[in-house]
Amino acid sequence: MYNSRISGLFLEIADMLALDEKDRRFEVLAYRKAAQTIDDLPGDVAEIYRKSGLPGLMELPGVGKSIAGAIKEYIETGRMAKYDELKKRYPIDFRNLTKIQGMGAKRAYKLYRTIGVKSVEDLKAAVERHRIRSISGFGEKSEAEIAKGISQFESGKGRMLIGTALPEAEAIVRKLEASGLAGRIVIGGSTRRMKETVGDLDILVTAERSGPVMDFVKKLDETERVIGSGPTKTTVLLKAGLTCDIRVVNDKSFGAALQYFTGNKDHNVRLREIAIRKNYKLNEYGLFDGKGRNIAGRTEESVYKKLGMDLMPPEMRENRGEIDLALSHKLPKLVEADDIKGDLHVHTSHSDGQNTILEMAKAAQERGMEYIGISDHSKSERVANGMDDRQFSKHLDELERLDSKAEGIRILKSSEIDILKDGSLDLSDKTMDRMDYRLASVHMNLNMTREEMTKRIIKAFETGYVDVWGHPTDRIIGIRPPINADLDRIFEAARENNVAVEIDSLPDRLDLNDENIIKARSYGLKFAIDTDSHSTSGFMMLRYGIGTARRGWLTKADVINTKSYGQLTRYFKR
DNA sequence: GCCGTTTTCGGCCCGACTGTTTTCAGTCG
Repeated sequence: MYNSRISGLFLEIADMLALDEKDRRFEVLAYRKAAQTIDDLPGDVAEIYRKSGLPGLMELPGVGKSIAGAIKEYIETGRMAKYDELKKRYPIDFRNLTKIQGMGAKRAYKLYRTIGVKSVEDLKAAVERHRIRSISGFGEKSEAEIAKGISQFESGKGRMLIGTALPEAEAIVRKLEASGLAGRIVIGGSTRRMKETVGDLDILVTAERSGPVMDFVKKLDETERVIGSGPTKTTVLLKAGLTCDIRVVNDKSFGAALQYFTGNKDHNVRLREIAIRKNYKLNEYGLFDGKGRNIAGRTEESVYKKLGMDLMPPEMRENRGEIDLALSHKLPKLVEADDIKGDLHVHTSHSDGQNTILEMAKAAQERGMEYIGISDHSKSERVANGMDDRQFSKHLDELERLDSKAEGIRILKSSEIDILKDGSLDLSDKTMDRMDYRLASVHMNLNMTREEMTKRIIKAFETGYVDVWGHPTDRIIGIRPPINADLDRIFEAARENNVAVEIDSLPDRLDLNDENIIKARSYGLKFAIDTDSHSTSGFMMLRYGIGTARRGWLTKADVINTKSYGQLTRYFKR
């Protein structure tokens, strides 16, 4: 995978260009934008080059002739002349140094010129010997700030799972609500967009007086220390390890501010460009006409409307084409949590779950579900107490008995069947024939070659027994990379064999992810949004799967477990 | 360096906070 290496080089090039005496702001911007584009690619940039050459690269947004040339050069030679040349002039580890809070390229360069700091280790040594404070432009406070930044950097706390970040933000919102100091309190930022990981929290508040709100936040139990504080914005580091920005705005600006602090950067840039074209100006305080009069801003809807757009869900605001849809009034109606009629991936005490079948069914029913698919593990999952054919025979009897007994909820017979190393399934046809549907997942032998893994999964689909492909890429965010397989070929095979793909709601899985959902949907595939619950509390995770599905622009019609019990069983029998 | 329903040249998003300044540069989002 070349993406992160190449985007890293571009970011460093941007940093180094920014140090030039000449004003090269826009060149810097161009490299940053290209880096972002490459970082966001769902596949390998080298793959694009191999398939479509330079023209293919130049189709990427922000990539023109010269940057495409640099990408090609790096893929073919492993070097990038422009980078090497700049690096000779600036032999500094910008990549890591600029990850430290308060350190940008310019400060890093100044420290290099004055006291020869090249790396984070050098910087740490300089801080310890108090050599920073005497440099002009720096002082004791800067030195202390950098010291904190270094320890933060070393603790390695980067982005946090949405499943950790959202509850953290909600806890703060609840406290603010109870304080009575604020009017409206809303979570913004990537948390509101339900991105799988979150770098920091943004909480937007309306209040008559901001001072008391800021004081309240600084003194919260959750607050480790205060990073900065002014009349409109306070930044605190939370004990949970991420920073939290609290912004106070007045009611008139609330919608504009919420819009501003929700859209990702590219989305917001495009919105402002559209505003400029209409001779307006858009900022977090509102939308203003040529004479500086406020023409919108109280609600998000008013801002989008004045720009000629429909209001779109936060999960879509990533500049992936949603703006054009909003302009042409063609936004899709995205799937919602209430649309989900049942969960098709549930474990019980019959394999590695903690609760009985009935307990799980009851919990699902309490959450308004119409049916539940019990999908305990097959025999190869020994650590998870997987069952063999003989055990399944009794288990399926039991499921039938409970289904006829249970009131208010239907119980579907299934299993999470292992896709074995050779692509065969872990249970006999006879056992699988008795089930209402079959969920199949890869759990073991994850380190196969791309070709082997691709064939393995396609072969499983071709048995004709797979109805849902469970947690498709097997990634664990921050721990285990996705399997190496050709998803295009697999999606093709899924379509041929009527296999729906799962969106597993576990916060460290969220698998498929948003990008791959978009890809799978382009193949015409259907989806199942499941919780992979191992206890009754597991159903709480559904919202993360829903958020991910919405980030992939899925509608109710794309998701099979929005169907009623009758529709779904007919769908599986077809 | 990139890009085009104003344009192949002349633009390129915008504001808050901090520290060290005495009017602002650097960083961040």
